Amino acid sequence: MPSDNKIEASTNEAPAAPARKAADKILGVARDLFYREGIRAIGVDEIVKRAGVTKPSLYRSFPSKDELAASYLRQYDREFWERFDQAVDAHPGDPRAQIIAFLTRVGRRTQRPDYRGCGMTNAAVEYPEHGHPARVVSEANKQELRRRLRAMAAAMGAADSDTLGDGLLLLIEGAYISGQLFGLGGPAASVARNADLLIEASLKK
Amino acid sequence: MPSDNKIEASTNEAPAAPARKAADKILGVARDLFYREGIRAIGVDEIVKRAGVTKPSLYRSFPSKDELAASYLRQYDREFWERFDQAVDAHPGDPRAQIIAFLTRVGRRTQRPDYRGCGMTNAAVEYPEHGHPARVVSEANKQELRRRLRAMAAAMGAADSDTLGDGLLLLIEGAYISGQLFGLGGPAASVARNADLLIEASLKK
DNA sequence: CCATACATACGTACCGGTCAGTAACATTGT
DNA sequence: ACAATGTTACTGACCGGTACGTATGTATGG
Repeated sequence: MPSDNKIEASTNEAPAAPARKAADKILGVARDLFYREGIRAIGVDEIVKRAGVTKPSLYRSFPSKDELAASYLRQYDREFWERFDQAVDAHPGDPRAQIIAFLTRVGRRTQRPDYRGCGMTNAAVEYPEHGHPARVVSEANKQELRRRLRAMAAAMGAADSDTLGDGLLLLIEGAYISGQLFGLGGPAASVARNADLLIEASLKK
Repeated sequence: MPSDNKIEASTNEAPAAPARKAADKILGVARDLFYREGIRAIGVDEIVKRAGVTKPSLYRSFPSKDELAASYLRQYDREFWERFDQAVDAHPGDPRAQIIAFLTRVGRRTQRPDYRGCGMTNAAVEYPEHGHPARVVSEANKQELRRRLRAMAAAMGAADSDTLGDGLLLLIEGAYISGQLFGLGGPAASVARNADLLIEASLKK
């Protein structure tokens, strides 16, 4: 939140130039490695090596590895809400259909062979310490997700909307984890169907 | 599974003796630190220091840190099934009550201030690489849990028992993760209620 | 038109500390 | 005696992070 790691050039030309700045390359490689292998498992040396840059370049753009991880998660957060809002926008005024659309996509993503769960969730597991830069981003994302799910449950007319919203969150987090634990054919594939059942039960009476 | 790291003494005397063997002290400390801080976050030096032993003692009882982590998880696995079977035994012949009893306890545990999720799940997140000793133990535990949940769902008479069993697993994993993400007052507190709703919806029709 | 000056971006080489793991030997208790 | 443990010191690799010098483009002043 405090600092942007990339300053856009004032002379905006060459819009599709492949010659990215060092910070971009670093963040791109870090994003890939952090997600696939875990943040603690990847050293800065490997990041700069794969990005084709040197270590001082990393520390000129990012104050620390922890902050680089936080930057990765902030980008993850933006892309997450893009996907979420896509599902919401596809069914205006129908929160139940919005949820199911989102969970159908989640269920499909969890069945991909390279699926490694939610970057946010994984980071929180890797860094249990309160106040860690990476954890702060993750917790904020999850708090907001909970808020929106509860609001959508209320919009559906659920009697106990907070319980339904929390139940949906449990199913989502369960899908993230089960997706990476079981791989193809795992329980995560049924997340949309189970969410639909849970909604059905929560709306009746 | 292949090797026991502790050989029980043949001369079984002094049942409550506090003078534990080095391997026991190491495993006890490792269990505590691995669970609270994460396996990757804890070095062997810190383990031996806190256990009051020396590094060669660790490597005389455990072939590697990875195997020590696997031993910790095997112990975790045993204690997990003890808790699970306690809930099962409390309600013989009533799988629905068994599940709810287990989840009520899970929901309560997730609200403890030092709750750090499921050691199995966390280890799988920390070690995505297939075949890692710690991951092997975790995956076996989760596979067995899935098998039992599906069997219990079938015993309840659910039409689509596999989906219900998987839905319960998603809720459980979601509770583990949410418990450590949100802390007190988080969504995990509602896991038993949501499971009951999901079961209700799955049995109707 | 050219030289100086400056900011930006990058590389080489290095820091002290910690990582998992081991060799060789001394000490203890039974 | 013997088996378990402790002691000390060490390895090579890697950790996150930095001091310091260098290239390059651009803007300005003469």
